[in-house]
Amino acid sequence: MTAPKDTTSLAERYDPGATEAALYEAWEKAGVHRADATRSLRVGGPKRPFVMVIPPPNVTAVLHMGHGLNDSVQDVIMRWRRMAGDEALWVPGTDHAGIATQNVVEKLLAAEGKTRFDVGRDAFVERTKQFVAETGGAILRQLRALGCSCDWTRTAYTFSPELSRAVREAFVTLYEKGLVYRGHRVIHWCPRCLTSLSDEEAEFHDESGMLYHVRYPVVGSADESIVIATTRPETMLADVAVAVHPEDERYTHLVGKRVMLPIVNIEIPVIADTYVDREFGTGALKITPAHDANDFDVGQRHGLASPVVIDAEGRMNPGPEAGTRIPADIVGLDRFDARKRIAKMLADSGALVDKESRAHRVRRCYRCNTIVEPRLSDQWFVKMKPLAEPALAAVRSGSVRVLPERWEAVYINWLEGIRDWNISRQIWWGHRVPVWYAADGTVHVRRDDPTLEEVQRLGLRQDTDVFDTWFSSALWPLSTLGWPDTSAQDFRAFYPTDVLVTAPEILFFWVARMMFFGYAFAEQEPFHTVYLHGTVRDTQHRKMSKSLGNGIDPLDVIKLYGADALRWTVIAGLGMGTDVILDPADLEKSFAPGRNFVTKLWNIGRFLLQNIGDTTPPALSSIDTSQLASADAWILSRLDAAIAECDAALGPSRPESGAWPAGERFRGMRLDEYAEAARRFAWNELADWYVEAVKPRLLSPGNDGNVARAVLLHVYDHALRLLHPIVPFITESLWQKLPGRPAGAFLARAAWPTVRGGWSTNAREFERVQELVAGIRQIRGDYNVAPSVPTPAVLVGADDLAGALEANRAFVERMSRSPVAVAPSAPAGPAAHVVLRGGGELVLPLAGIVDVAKEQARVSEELSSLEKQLKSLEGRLANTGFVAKAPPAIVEAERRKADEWRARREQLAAKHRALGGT
RNA sequence: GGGCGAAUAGCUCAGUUGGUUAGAGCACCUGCCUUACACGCAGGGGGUCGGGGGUUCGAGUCCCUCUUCGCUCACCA
Repeated sequence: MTAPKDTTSLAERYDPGATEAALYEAWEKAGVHRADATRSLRVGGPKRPFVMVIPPPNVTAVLHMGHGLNDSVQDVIMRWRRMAGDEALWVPGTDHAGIATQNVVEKLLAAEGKTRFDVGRDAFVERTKQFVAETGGAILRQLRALGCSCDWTRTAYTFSPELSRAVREAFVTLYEKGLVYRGHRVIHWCPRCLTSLSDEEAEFHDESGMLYHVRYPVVGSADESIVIATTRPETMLADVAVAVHPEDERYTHLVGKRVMLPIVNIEIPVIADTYVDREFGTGALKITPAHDANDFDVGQRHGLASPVVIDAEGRMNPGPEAGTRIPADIVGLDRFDARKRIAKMLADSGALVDKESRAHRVRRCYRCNTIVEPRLSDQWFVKMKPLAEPALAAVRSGSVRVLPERWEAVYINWLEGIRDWNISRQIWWGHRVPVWYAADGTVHVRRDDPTLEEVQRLGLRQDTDVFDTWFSSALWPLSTLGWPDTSAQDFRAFYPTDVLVTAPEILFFWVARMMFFGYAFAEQEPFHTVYLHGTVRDTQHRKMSKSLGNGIDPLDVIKLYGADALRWTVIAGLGMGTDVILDPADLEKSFAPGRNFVTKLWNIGRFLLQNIGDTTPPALSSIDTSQLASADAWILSRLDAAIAECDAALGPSRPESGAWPAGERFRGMRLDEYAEAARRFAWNELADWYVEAVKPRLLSPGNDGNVARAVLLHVYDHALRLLHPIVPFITESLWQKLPGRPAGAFLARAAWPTVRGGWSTNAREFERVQELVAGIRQIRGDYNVAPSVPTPAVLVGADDLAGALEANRAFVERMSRSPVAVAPSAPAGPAAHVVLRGGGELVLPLAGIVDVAKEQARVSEELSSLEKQLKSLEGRLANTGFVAKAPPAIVEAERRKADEWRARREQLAAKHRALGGT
């Protein structure tokens, strides 16, 4: 009986479920992810700060694959920079999500048969607060399951007292600078949420609708009339004019006259305005100032009234200036029912000339999908043009870059045409607008709440509106670091931040506005890099969503495959700016590759621990390079290559001189390339070749075994380092078990590998050995040689390999399952030949192994294929244009290749003859 | 309607300033339980680079055009 396994051995299978949560706890307990402001170079510390702020998920949110992707990307970058020696800070937090959260609580109330108006504002806000306190932030716990290395001691919330102070400071400062104003105009209104929306929150949807052509008779003329076209006939009740283009000859004689508004039966003027497009429809346009933003502008220009006929809930009810415009049987009707009714009335009266189906665009509420209604109201607006200027200049000059590159154009395009931002919302959940109206009509905009005494003395009433939730999100990089207290240690140590990672959907909602506020309040860009990743979609390329039921729950994936597998899949599959396609119906297909890779790492670890045990091998630095076997030199040089590739793929972490130089601007952040380079090293080089090469040496006592152990430990350790940012759990867990780890050391804080160099000469020998093995395997595969049949291969004309073969014979024969001999010339009889790239030939006699006729056919085929290619190559070389114009190095390479192919042709021809061919 | 992007193996994607016989992962086929790993090992098949035209000694790569998708902005009622 052998002794029981020692403590250094690993279980047969890695169990992520049993490992991940405990490991995360250990990280958190040790403060591995905590940033220390005093260590920042900006406040005299030793380390360069590297900071990211999380796109705050809605406080009511639960983790979905979109977060899985977004937060995995951020964590990869954070862990990389932390290992690379930066003082790394990742600020987590949540967004109070005004309308979204209010809608959730309203639904809860609805289940009790109540509306928010039944409970009243204060009680409703109280209830929402309580709801958030009880259920909010679940997603923050879920981020831990993903492995996110956030600094939880700095968790922020957009509606916390601290951040609310920032919101108020921001608004008042903008007000003082004249950048915020109260405007009376037509805005987007959601009749279900009962609030205004910004332009961005009212999303376009292509839909089909009816275009109604309605005749408006000219007053005082028996036969003349103007026909207008509208998709929204219900709004005609609020028409105040018909507009035509001033140079439209069809109508010039009617300008100044009056037409009769059907149904309402009042007279309205015909006016001329260049806004009207002569080419569209009949060239005449009805003007409804209260229910169309453009008509409102026209009305303003012409001094027209703005009667209101649709109320806040989208019903036909008279508002200001409406008088008796709404027929009695229409009053109180929903706007869409009214549309049908009015269409019928127009048809009955003969005023309806025509109606046609038409594709048009309808704006819907981004929160509840209700068709928004243009509505005349008083709102707070932020003047965007002056704020946008520095944000535009920043991207143009390269002090801020947007990846992928094409989004920069989109960003610039939007900022150039930017319009003022409606920031007030008529909901209850959010930061109350800090404006008080006094009895005497004065307006008080203030940072602090008025005292009770002031309220009574001045008769103050606070504005009932709250801010757009994006107004507070726009302050996120500032407010989470302590602004408006610019002397706050975090603010001085960590602002501006570095990289902002998010989805393109919120480029305008959020990213651009953070830029505006960064410059407006801190005179500095909030980050130097905006990385926009793709969207998680299903195999039909539909966005994953709850309503479509095509989602994947990341927690299910974590439970079944582990967080590392999930992270691996999204990172390895994430090309720059491309979408991540996952199959909700087949988790195995999507996540098995990640799990398999994790298992591979685990098994290399098992092998290593079984062979090294708990005796710490000598440090690599203590070993003279002359003692390294060729396999050692090779794997060490491959490690250097892998490090260089990973670094190149990850790219520059920051611009070194304020702005991105042209050559670096769009470099880096190729996370998929980084993942692939690290995977290839660990799997295809370390596991497939080095581990095999090192096996016999580990068993043999003496110095060489120790060298092998030292190298194996070194390269495995560094493979784990390279992979840690992507698969943090498995790598940390294995790294902890390696011999020689000081107590309390964490891979999460270990140094990122650097290229060391100096191994190459010896490494070449091992590459030749690999060629040899591959050659024999290929032949055995080609001829389907059974494992039990030996194939004694002969090496011809490769003197340099003779020595290498002697040094690695056991390895070569085990890997290729074939004895190998060195001979000065090829043996007689039928044989398979493999030309070695590094020179020489591998010859494998086939007598008794394979059908000679078959081999003859194979050689014949290879010969003709080679001749075809050679002919094309020789044609090119005979082309005077090519020889004269192509770069000499390329011509020379082609000539050498042609020589090689001719030699190969001779070999093949000789072989063909030897096999009895003609 | 304006702007931008994409179309390469069955799928998801690479392919650097034009230059070897266009690559990878997954899937597929064949053979292997080789003492870390069958969640594995070895080998293999598969692409007229969306269609057409042009520039060039040479085009997946540059230009024009068509088709099909996607993103984004927009005040044609």
